[in-house]
Amino acid sequence: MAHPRTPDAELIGKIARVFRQHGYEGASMARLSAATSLEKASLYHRFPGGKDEMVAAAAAAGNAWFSEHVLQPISQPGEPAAQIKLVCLRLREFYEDGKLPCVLEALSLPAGSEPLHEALASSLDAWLGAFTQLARNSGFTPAAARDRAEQAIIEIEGSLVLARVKADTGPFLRAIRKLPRLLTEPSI
Amino acid sequence: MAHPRTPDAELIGKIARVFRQHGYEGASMARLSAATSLEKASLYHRFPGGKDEMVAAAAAAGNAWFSEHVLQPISQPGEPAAQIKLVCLRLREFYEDGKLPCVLEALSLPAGSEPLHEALASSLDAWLGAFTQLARNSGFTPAAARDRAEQAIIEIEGSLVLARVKADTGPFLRAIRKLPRLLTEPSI
DNA sequence: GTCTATAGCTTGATAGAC
DNA sequence: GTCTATCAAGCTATAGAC
Repeated sequence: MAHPRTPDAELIGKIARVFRQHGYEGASMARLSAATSLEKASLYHRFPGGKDEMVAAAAAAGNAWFSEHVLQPISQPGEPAAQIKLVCLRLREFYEDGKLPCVLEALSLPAGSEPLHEALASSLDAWLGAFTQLARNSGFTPAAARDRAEQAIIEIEGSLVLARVKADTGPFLRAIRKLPRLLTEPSI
Repeated sequence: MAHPRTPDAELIGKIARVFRQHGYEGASMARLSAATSLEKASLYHRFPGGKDEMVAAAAAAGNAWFSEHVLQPISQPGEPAAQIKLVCLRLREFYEDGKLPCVLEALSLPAGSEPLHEALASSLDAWLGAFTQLARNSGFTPAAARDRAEQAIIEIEGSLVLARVKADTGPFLRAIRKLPRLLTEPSI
């Protein structure tokens, strides 16, 4: 197949935000139209596959941003202590200090298609792998590094839920502040 | 009586499960009708307020079950070590070993009404308070107990998200296994 | 109290003008 | 590429028979 036409990044960003905030079923064409300032027919022109193609693009864009700005710095050689600081900064950016739900969470309710759920699981695996690598570089054993990575992601996801229910970003910001110790200090 | 009335508790239980699995917008009347084996008109007879009344009843029922079976045992005088074991059992029951999302999470996306979100926040507060009390009874200082309680709930909520995305209950079951140390052993 | 039937609106998606 | 106009299907909710 030929290269699919490169979609507009800004457009997909706006679409992705609607899916993150409202989930798959809550992201109606009316909301997507309002958020993008494009009529529904125009959205279908850009995404002939409809909502399924839009949510796939949103998930892919979220994964791309996350991979580039959060995970890729970890995969470079460097000081773990410096790397984790950058990761914390980028996570606060990605989640807007805890005000924005995680793509993985918002789209993992049973509404989405099977390929979407596979994409989410694959993104999570990449995240786990990168955090594991960072922990290993900090001196953890392979098994301990895997545990720390999972623990870190659990705390991020859980704190986002608490922050949303309480309408208070505190839990998320505290979870981020704990990350360096969790992932790079074997002596806890 | 050709069609005996389904007991309220059983009916609400079935409704609550739909809301937990699909969220507010995904819990359509068609799904609620199928899950309860009641026609839509019958559901409106029982809940004249429509979906809003149903979701309120579901949240209240979830909160009632949780308060009675998880939180109330903690509020009794007793050995923390024994109490936390019961709590773990009841949590595995409530979340069906990690296969069922948390009510707080599923209903906290911006679809619901304001009273619903207040009810969810209030349920979370009660949960935090009960876990804090348990930690205090185990010898934690008030501040440390509060931290442990929040940490415990973060790990439960986060592990549920991971379990759902990975389609693997492992993260949740491990989080539950860690709970006794987290909440009742100040010497970690 | 539950049902069938239906109203009225919103949804996802399409056709065709410009 | 975006728009207006429209469709069929789905949605929440109601009316009225039994």
